[in-house]
Amino acid sequence: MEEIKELLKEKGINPSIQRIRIFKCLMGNSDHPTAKDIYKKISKEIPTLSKTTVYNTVKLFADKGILRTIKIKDGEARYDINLHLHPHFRCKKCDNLFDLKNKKLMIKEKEETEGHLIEEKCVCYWGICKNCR
Amino acid sequence: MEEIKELLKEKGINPSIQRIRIFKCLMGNSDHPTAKDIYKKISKEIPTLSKTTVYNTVKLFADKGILRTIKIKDGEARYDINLHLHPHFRCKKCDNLFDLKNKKLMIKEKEETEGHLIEEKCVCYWGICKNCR
DNA sequence: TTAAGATTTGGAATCATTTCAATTTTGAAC
DNA sequence: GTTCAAAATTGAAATGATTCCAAATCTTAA
Repeated sequence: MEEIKELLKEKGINPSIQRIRIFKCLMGNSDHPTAKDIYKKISKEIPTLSKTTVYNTVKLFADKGILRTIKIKDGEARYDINLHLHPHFRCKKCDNLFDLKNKKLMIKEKEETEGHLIEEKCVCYWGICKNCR
Repeated sequence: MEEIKELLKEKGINPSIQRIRIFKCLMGNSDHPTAKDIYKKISKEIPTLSKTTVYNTVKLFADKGILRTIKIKDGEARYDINLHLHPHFRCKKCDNLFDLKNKKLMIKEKEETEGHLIEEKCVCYWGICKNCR
């Protein structure tokens, strides 16, 4: 609790109750929650919590470099505080998001890795293009 | 024109006028159009064209394995008929989508590649997880 | 020519996310 | 401890890409 407070302060983030709780929620497990997941969980403890606060907070965290937003295919964004770059796998059935340990990034489509069956692979980059620089 | 017709037939797709034109639009250039781009362009020639037809058609093409849907970060999907797996780069300023030639996939964040400045990298997979298999 | 099936159409619905103005909370200065 | 401005939170409304759906149109084979 105090540690989270300090960590947020170090990153230049005012440690409000909502922000601390959201951070804690993201830290706790590696299930990469959606905004809705976070909202559901925390609004039990902070009944006045607003969805907008969840969105504001994850955006702030992303801007300050303490989380990554993961979007694979359609639907909701998922949030990951493990900043160490690693591949992600999303199940088309149960919709869960997994971290992949294999850092080689050479896994091919139609292959099996860490028990999962890969149907599609995507490597993408985001930044400033040669024309806009 | 006739070639496109044949190609679609081979893939088990009924070559309607709309489908042929949409395929042609995707073939023409490597600018990875959005559904809106396709709609704007083709509705000049087929004024009755509906946006739903564009969405139906790209979905059909994707199902039949003749195009890939590219989504990087937020906003609209972009469509690519180059099926050979290759990395994509999206510019956060002009929003254009580029193919990257470098197949090594080892480009790091904060690096420069083919003139573009990489700010974020994402490697993701989609399929059936070990629990759902 | 006709009927069945496939395709197209456009308006309405969906749904995650953003916007925005009002309210509440916080923290520094007095 | 009071006050005030700035920061944070809230919730209702807006946004916007995509999907749904039922009606209209087109195609094809008998």
